[in-house]
Amino acid sequence: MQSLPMPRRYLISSLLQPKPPLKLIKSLSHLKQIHAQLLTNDRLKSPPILAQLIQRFSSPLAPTHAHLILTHFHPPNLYLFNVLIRCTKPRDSIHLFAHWVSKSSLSFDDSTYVFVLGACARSCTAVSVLFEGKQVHARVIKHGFLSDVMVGTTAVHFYASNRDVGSARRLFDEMAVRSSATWNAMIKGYCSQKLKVGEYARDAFALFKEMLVSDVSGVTPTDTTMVSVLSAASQLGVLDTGTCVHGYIEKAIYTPELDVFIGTGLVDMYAKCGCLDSAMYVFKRMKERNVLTWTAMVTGLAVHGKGKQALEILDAMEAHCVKPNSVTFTSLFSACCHAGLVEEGLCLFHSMEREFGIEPLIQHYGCVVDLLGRAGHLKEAYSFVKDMKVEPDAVLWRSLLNACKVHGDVVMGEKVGKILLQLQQQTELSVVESSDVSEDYVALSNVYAYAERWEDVGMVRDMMKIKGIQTKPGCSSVQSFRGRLLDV
DNA sequence: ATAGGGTTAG
Repeated sequence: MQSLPMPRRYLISSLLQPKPPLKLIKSLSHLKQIHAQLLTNDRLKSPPILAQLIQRFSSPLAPTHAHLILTHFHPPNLYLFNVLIRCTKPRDSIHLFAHWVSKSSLSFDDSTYVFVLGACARSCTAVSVLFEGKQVHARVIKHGFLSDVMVGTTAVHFYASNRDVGSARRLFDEMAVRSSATWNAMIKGYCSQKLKVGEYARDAFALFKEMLVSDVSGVTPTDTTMVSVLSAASQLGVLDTGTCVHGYIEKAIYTPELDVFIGTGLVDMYAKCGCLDSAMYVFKRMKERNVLTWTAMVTGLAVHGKGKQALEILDAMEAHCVKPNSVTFTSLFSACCHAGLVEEGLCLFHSMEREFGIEPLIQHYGCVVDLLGRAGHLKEAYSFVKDMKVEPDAVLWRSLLNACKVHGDVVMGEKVGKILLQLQQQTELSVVESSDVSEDYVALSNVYAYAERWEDVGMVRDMMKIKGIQTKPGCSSVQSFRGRLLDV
């Protein structure tokens, strides 16, 4: 067994201090050793000290260790159980909770439900835990914890992050007492539906207005509210509303310096609403900027076709010691794409992995394919796809198909179009919320139309009729050109 | 002695 990095006495005494130093425990073996020491010392075998240990541990605790710790207490200790639920990975906490529900030797409290529902909200990325969360919600009702504001708020957050906006709102409306955080959870829920961007942005505004006129004491918009509302304005492309929100922030939420979160939200809002000058002005005024702030600025430059300026940001970031992340590169590629900087984009793709140590994800490959395709390098784009380390997705094929159409390559267009339709048939049954189903059929039909192969056009259109696929009308989210014109 | 909410993306 390896020796402890610190003498035992020093370590335990520092744990007993009112404010133990942060990041005291670095590795799992270190944690185990301390745990062993505590177990041999009866005086120190207390839940608060173990809780400190667990919370000072830098990474989520493995479920087996969580279990081990819990079984040392007879009867089981609720406080420690809650801390463990908080300090394991979301999915592990859900399992841990389910296990102890079946043992029925603990009667849970409000904190337990806050942590479990919070875990259900956080683990929504890959596979939905809507079913598990609903069961927790049922228990909450059964045991009378729904009247607790924090439990209710977390439940709203849970439904919204699992894409069930309707249930989130129903719960929100039923709550007798709501805090600012409750309103924030619902407003945020409307703004962060990644699969349906902008679809609930108007609901977010409506709820924000209700919040403003709410006469419940203590319920006022906070910085969190404002970040969400800015995001809603940005999604809708409503510059004048966004500007009003900015005014409200300056007036109501006074801070001597622009907060990094709100500042980033403002940069994003102005850039997406077509007002790049204002975005730059806010950006320059900010004292503290993080990766997200810089990335928002890159995105702003990218959508305005300022490719060279966007690339310069990468150097500026280095000068400010801010490391770009995966998303920053997506924005940088997008900037290259919009400005037709093919060489620069390819060069960036290689340096991303070599210099910055960021592994390319599907969206990065997608950007490069888009970049090559738009510039007319269709063969290169196709062979690039064939050499990829990950499976190409529909978005990637779609951009290649579009490039084929633009550059009149019917042969490759037909090939890619068929791959797309095949891919769609595979996902049709499993993914309910697939993006515009009609797009791929229309795109393939356009490829045939370009080649004047009318029989094939008819075939695709017939397929659409049989499958009952309807085309969607196009729309623009930018409210008016007024702001843009004033800028020029 | 334990708490809920935040910005970036093809």
